[in-house]
Amino acid sequence: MTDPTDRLPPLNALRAFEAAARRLSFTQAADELNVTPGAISQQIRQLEDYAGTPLFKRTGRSVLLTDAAQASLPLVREAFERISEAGRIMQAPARKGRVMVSCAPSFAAKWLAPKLGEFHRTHDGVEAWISADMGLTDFAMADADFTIRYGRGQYDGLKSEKLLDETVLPVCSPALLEGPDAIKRPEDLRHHTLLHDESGENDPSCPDWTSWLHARHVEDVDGTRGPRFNQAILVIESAAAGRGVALAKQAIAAADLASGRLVAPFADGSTLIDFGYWLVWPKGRHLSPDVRAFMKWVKAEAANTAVVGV
Amino acid sequence: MTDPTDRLPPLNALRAFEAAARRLSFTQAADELNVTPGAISQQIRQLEDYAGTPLFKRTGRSVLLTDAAQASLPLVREAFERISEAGRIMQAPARKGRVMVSCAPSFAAKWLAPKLGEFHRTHDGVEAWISADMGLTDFAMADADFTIRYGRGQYDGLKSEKLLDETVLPVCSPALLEGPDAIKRPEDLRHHTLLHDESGENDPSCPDWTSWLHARHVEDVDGTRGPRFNQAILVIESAAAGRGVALAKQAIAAADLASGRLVAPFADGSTLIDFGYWLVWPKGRHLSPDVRAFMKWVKAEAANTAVVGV
DNA sequence: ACTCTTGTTTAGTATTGCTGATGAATTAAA
DNA sequence: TTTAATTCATCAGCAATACTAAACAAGAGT
Repeated sequence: MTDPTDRLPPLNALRAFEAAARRLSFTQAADELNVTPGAISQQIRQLEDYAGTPLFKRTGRSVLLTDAAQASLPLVREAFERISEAGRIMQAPARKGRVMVSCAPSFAAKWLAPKLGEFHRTHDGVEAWISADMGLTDFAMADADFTIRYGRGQYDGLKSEKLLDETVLPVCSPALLEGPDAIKRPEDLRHHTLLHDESGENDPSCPDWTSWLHARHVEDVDGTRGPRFNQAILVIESAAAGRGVALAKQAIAAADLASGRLVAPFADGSTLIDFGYWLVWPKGRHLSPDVRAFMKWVKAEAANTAVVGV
Repeated sequence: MTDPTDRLPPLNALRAFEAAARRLSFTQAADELNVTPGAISQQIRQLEDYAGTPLFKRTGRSVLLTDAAQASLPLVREAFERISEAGRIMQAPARKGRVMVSCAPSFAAKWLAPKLGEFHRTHDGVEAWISADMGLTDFAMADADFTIRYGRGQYDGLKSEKLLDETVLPVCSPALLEGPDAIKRPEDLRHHTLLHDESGENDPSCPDWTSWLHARHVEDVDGTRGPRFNQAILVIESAAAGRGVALAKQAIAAADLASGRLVAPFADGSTLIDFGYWLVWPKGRHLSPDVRAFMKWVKAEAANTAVVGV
């Protein structure tokens, strides 16, 4: 009875059911599972035969859940969550000594990757695999032990822990501080190209050039002109190349500021924003000792840079 | 990540794994799943390929769980419990108006079945399916909404509720109360066949003829002679046929005592025993309104007979 | 050493699952 | 209203998976 000897529903059909129920679409479910819609249709029908009752109301265009489906779905979901987690645990011995992190691309390149050597030095026998993923689709996460995300830290069924705050400030190549158009005060920006970082677009607290200039009562500089980039690292690299002045994320720029490849022309230019960097992982996930060690190390590094950097 | 898009382990292989892990035997797992041991072996190997690590330590004779298996097993179990329950819920609409009860055979025949007409009369549109099962294997339970078990009411992962106490007392055909060997006192039993019920064998509190006679200081009657039956109902029917005097379970004999087909020759003959009848069902199980109604009715009936019967 | 039990392996077979084409039903646009 | 697009259903054929049967290997018990 509690025993799986029970006439269990066909397991693979349950996968199709779960996907179709989540998406409310056979086509999308098919897409997700990399099969044709026909396959989904057949699997669902098989499950309906088992149930003895329909699970979806077919309304021509889209598809709705019946009560039976509605009622059983949460349990099916929980079951798959556990199976997924069980799978990871089984694989744990094979993954020993390996920490896999999915990370926002710019942060991975400019903050995390440069520090990895240090981690490897202090944690012998543990290697870190970094995967720079944009969308942070479930898929990208699938193989990672945890992710580092840029955002507000509130995620659906996930646990998260603040890693680092982010601030925004103007940066440019040191070359721009010299010569006839040397940047001394905000007004001097009128002679230079403004580089725009649109990667923080959905953060209302993140200033763009227009609002930054406005806050400093600089009226005669058009804050809208200049090229736009959808990745923080692109703005940084453009600025470092001397292309212009970027309103850049501190965490991403920090290494280049420290090395002198970039400079911050204004003393009071930086603004703390709402978004930050977060360690994120699924709620029920078992974190191995190696993973915990890596997390601890990252947090320590973050605490360091937070003091030194700003 | 929480998403089943994760590279899930092969689901059918998980079933084999769960069974093999529970039994610590591929052969028994094969038996349970109605396949050959070879099939189990292959499924396990497939899962080990997925895990990248062995799940069993093969020690020639038997098999042991590795750490990876040990660690993931609880989650796999929980997953299957949920899947099993989800399956039932899916089937609920198809089962509407039907309550399936698995019941100890004698109790089913002599106590439950005769009262079912009354239930059907008062609960229109709900039909009860009774399955009389001995072993109460998980398999028998598989399709039942709940079971009625005879025992002490303590079951592994199951919930239970006391239905009825049981008492044991001598009964016989009314014919034996007449004639030259009429039974008036315990001593008179010497002239009659003693019928033995061995169905309560593993209940130490349940008296047999020897202990019953001993308690009444009847020394010259051999309590060991006479036929033995492994089912309460067989003893009752033998007694009703005039074969002899049975030390019978009250609940099973009650209807025949009420109708006069059986009589209790001694006023003080009955002994309350530890075992009783219990409603039992799996912990996480969702009980439908129909099932709840049936349970309520059975308990009411039990409360009735408890008063009238003893 | 012999036997019994249990897991493994392999080739062949059965079952299950998927595709790709076609059809029907519904919605949205022309 | 027609037309086009989208979505699910169905079916025959093919592919992948799961299972069997039989022969093998390796303890454990006699």
